[in-house]
Amino acid sequence: MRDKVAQLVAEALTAAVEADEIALDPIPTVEVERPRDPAHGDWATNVALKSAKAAGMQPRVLAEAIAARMAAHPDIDGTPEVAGPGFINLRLSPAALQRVVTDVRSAGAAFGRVDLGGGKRVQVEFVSANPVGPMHVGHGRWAALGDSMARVLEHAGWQVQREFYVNDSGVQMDIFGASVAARYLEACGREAAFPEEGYRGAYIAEVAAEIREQEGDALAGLPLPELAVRCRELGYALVLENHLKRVLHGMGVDFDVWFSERTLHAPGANGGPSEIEQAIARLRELGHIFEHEGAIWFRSTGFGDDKDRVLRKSDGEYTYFAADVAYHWDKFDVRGFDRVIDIWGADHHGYVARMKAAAAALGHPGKLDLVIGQLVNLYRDGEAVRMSKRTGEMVTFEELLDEVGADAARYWFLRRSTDQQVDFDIGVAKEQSAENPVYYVQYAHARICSILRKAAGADTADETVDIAAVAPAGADLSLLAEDAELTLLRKLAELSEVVELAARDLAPHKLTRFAEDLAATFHQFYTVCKVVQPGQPDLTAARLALVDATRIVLATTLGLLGVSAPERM
RNA sequence: GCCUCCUUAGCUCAGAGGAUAGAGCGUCUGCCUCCGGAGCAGAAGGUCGCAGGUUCGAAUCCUGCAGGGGGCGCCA
Repeated sequence: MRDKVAQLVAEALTAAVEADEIALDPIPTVEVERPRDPAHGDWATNVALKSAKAAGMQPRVLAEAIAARMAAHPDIDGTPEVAGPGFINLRLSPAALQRVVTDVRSAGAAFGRVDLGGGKRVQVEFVSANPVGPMHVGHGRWAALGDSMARVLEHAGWQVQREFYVNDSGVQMDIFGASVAARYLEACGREAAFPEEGYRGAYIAEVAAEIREQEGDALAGLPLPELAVRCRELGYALVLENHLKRVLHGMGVDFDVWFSERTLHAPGANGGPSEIEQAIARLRELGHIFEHEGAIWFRSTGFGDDKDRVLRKSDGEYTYFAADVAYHWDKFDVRGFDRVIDIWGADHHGYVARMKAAAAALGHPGKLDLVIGQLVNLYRDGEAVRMSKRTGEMVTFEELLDEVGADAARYWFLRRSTDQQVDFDIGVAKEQSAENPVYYVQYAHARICSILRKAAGADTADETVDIAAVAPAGADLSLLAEDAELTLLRKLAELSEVVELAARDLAPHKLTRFAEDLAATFHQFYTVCKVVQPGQPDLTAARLALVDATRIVLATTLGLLGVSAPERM
């Protein structure tokens, strides 16, 4: 619709230029926008304001000249109006709005799709927690964010892959193994010195207990270093399979690929170079590597970083950054993604410049987006909940999910823009349902389903009805002429624009905004327009179709957020 | 020291270079013989942190300053 309107204006502008009424060369691109104030119509263009200087005309005079050349069109109501400093305002005809009902109902869940991605492959990598303990609340936010972003990108025409990078290499894994080993020995009733730097959280003991359940006391006789390795590997598998995958799945987040950091360190096929070595070799080939004081450096300052970065330390160890470079080399050069989006916690923002530099150096400038997810501050009834991984005093994300539910948790995380810290009050998210917007939106959906059940002749709310089949096709939609009905139609039509913006800005929170707007618009319609009216079958049919279209758009929007759309609540 | 995010109504926050800056909560006033009141309508509430700049037009872009959150210095 937006493009169609812009084109109509552009044609008028061209016609006016050709008739020598306006002197403009080149003819500018016409952009239309939605006016903030509905009194200014459905679409407005500022082309006259922008071009006034080049044309040597007063903005309003120029706008009048364009408006006068606008051809009549069945989708446009009346004549364009010139307003304010020189805007041209256009109003959609009721027929164009009423058609939205048919569009929505025939497209179903595909309504609102746009083609920004052109089918190109994008990878979204998110959560990527160390497999050494339970997910914390921040991980939960990034899970909601990444998954919703993936859903939005799919709706915007991208081919999306969700990936979890498992940091299963490095000293934190060894510390984890030693900590679990100590707890395991304790569980077997053996003397065990707890490692000084060990993880003290209660979950370590739980992991150890699970291992003991699997293996009995059989491991207790192993030499300590060997036991630590066994515990590391067994504990890793438990955390990954029984915790991370289970919790994420429980909130509706399923990854396509779990990428192990170890594969980057491992020798290649036939004992060839590891991916880290290959990636460094590639950078060397491209001339971005130098050696200094026994270390191998990447000249990241050539790509906007503020200092050069070490890839291999003088002791021969590769840095964490080297693995990250290899990982992204794998994403771009091995797996060939057209675009990669990484969601990192705010504690990693210092790595943005060097990572972007690495992607650019490898020949993929502009293909890497780094989204920094800000932290979550947890409160319970107004009081801050303190958390520390080392002392083990923390609320895990799983506990939060159990307490407030996946829908409320996801919605609450997504409601804030990504670069805002979230203050999450468990009490508010769970108890004060009137204050909780997720229920407001879900309630609108449930209410529609209730209307449809009623229309289908169900006597009680418990009766099962095929909701989608209630509203008949072929209703006379021209009966939808009340202000509240037209306003609702306008809102439904906005979905594709919201998807476009959310995809472009990687900002799912725009969808929560829209969901709340749409729910409010529906509730307003509901109080003004009675849907089921036995004496007026034609009007009832038209309104049922409208209500059904609203149901579809609400469900689709909630679906993009990963939140359920309940038929009753 | 450097980086980064934030600063908009009493509170929590939206805001796509445009027209009279919006929503929710809170406060106040109304609306159920009627499809779900987890709802609706109305009122009050603002020097968009401060100062410059760019622009026909700035909450929005640029620079500086102030205040607050988080982070960084061949650690993982």
